[in-house]
Amino acid sequence: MSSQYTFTGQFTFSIDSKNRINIPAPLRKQFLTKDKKTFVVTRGIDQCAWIYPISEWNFIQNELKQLSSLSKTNRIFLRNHLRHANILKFDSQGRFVLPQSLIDYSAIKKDVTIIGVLNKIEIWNPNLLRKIDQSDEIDDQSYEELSERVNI
Amino acid sequence: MSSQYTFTGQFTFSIDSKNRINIPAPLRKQFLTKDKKTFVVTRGIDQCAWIYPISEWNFIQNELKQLSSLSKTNRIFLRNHLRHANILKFDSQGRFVLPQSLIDYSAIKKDVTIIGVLNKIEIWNPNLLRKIDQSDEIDDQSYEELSERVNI
DNA sequence: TAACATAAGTGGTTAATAGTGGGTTAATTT
DNA sequence: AAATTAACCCACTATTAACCACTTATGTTA
Repeated sequence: MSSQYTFTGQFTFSIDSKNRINIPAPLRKQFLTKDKKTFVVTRGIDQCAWIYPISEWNFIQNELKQLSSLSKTNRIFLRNHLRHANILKFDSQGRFVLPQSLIDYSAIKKDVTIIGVLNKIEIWNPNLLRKIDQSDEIDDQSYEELSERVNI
Repeated sequence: MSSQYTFTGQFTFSIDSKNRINIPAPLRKQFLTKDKKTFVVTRGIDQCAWIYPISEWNFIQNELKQLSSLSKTNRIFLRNHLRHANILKFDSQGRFVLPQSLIDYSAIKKDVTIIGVLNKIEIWNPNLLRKIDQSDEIDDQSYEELSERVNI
């Protein structure tokens, strides 16, 4: 079964004095009632926070269970992915408080850029995202490889 | 499954003070009822905005879902493709508001040229389109290559 | 071809929603 | 018990979306 979520778009909001972040309405409205406003925030692979609706997260967890802990890479990957995962809900105004550890990890100050990336939502420090945007150009070779797998 | 849309033609309209653009009636009338006036606007590869009817976009999205976020190339590619994608509907007069980020990207001022290109619609600054028109001539060699793939 | 009818493009107003800020009370933690 | 954190509530403002209205085309019919 593939994802039921298709987040897209980019939004720039601010984090308030109580470390609350508003989930943009277009993304929030996609949340299925079965998920009961519940989601998981965790470390992204890049320097940002990732948000998965809880049903997505459960799906990912099942994938992760396939990985044997005999492999060192697997152990490290699993540890880093799971130990920073927080299960949260957003409040009646559609906000949630971002845990301090993730604020630190993502180097978030006042403003945050929130982007939809299919089955997850990413929370960025706008400056970091801009930097990545410029430095992480995809080289032609990679595009060639991609083109063999995705036809768009 | 191939596209159900075959947009053609060129139209010059204006964008109003509230950043609304009218979709030309001949294009709008092609929209299938199942798409419920819903579409996606995103960055074109050239300096313009692209519009896909939602069913067309879903097709693209399903391709993108095949890509794992464990690959760095994939992450960059997905992020940059999805974050500029806005899901919109046109209003009862057949208009939609073009997001500011896309107005900036396409350098749109007062007038816009709207052209149909098979399964998508392109929104241009008329001056840019004219400039590209002159500079981006297709050379004979490229035409030869094209001829081997498309029979028209 | 003139008159009419319909549709298309454009403009503005109003009402609803979204984003943000803060306060109060309940629950934890130290 | 004090202090911190979390849940809940209320409120203000700006933006957005829905609605209404007018003008210019387009096309049809007498």
